[in-house]
Amino acid sequence: MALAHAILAALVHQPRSGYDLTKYFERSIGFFWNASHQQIYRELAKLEAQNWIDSEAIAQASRPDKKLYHLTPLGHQHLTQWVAEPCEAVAMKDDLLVKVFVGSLVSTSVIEQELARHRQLHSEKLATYKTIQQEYFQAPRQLPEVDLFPYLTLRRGIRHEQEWIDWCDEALELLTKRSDDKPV
Amino acid sequence: MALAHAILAALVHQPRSGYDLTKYFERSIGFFWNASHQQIYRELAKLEAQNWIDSEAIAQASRPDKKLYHLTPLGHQHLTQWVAEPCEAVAMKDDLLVKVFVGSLVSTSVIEQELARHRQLHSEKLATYKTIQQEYFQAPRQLPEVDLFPYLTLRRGIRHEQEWIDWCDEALELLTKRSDDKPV
DNA sequence: TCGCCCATGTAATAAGTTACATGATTCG
DNA sequence: CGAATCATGTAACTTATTACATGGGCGA
Repeated sequence: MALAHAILAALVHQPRSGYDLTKYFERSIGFFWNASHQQIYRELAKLEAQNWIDSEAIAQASRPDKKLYHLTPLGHQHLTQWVAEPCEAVAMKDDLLVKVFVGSLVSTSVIEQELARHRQLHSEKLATYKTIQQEYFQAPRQLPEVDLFPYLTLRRGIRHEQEWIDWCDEALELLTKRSDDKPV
Repeated sequence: MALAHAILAALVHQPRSGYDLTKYFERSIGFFWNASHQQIYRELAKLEAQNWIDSEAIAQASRPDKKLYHLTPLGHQHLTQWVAEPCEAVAMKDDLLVKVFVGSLVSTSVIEQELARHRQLHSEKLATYKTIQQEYFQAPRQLPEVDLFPYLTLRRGIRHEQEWIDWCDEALELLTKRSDDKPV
């Protein structure tokens, strides 16, 4: 159900094609709910069958035709209802932490390298988010409500990536101190 | 594949039954990789078929018999290999953020209440983690390597919950300021 | 001319959730 | 006497991932 709602959410302010949605799920909403194009097309078919969205065929010259999907009043209603429902806190699910948990199985340097690599990945993501923040959200207190909510999700992304980086630093420091004590 | 490896990781230092594993996935490893008992039993059957684990029937008086699963040398080898492999950063996937993203569809107080509730959930989890930290990991720099790695995962849990709380506070502050400006 | 962008899908497999199913013991 | 704990599973269903499939236009 959750992907369905994420798609409806992506259609609230404008119609989009499957392709557009796929792109949108690589930025924006995709920062906290990702989906592949295969999933999206399948879900769009279901949503249309339920009449939560409808589609409009757009013929294009020098490009494949596309189907623009719109939220129907029914879809809008279901989405609104869902937003108002309480939800559970999601559990973390992270490969890297499982690996770190049994990190003693391999040489410490293997874990150190992996932590350094992830630190890099997260700082790149952080940089992306900060760029978006500077470009679109300069004065958060003056934002109209419609934009304030997406801003909050961006803030969560920024905090999340920062938290990752800080943890990697803490972990690397502890591991490095240790390998200094007992050199290989 | 990931659940399989999480189970192998849970069996590294001691054999466990399906039931034990289920409990273990409610604490410890479960803090960053959760699984239901149904999933666990299914996966155990697969792992045993592959000879990555083997089982020993334990007859018990006044309790149902149980099967204790041990990691085989083959399983140990596969786990070690997997730990040494690099992995991708996992994407966030969070219902609440989708809801916040389109929070303008509902009354601000609905979102505020939900944020307050989640703040509460996360501070409870944080308290749990901090208790574990105090009980088992008082002097991290003196920890033997085998315990240092689990300690690092606990630190991640603590930072993660703290980050959640901080974000909830930031979001609530911004929303509250706003609803003060324009009372309903 | 090679690869990327646009554009949409199907099929097979893997993973996860929900519901169903059983049954003894122990504690309040 | 009822609820929780111990203990193990099957079945149905929903979601997600990976691989396969097609094909024109456009820029380097």
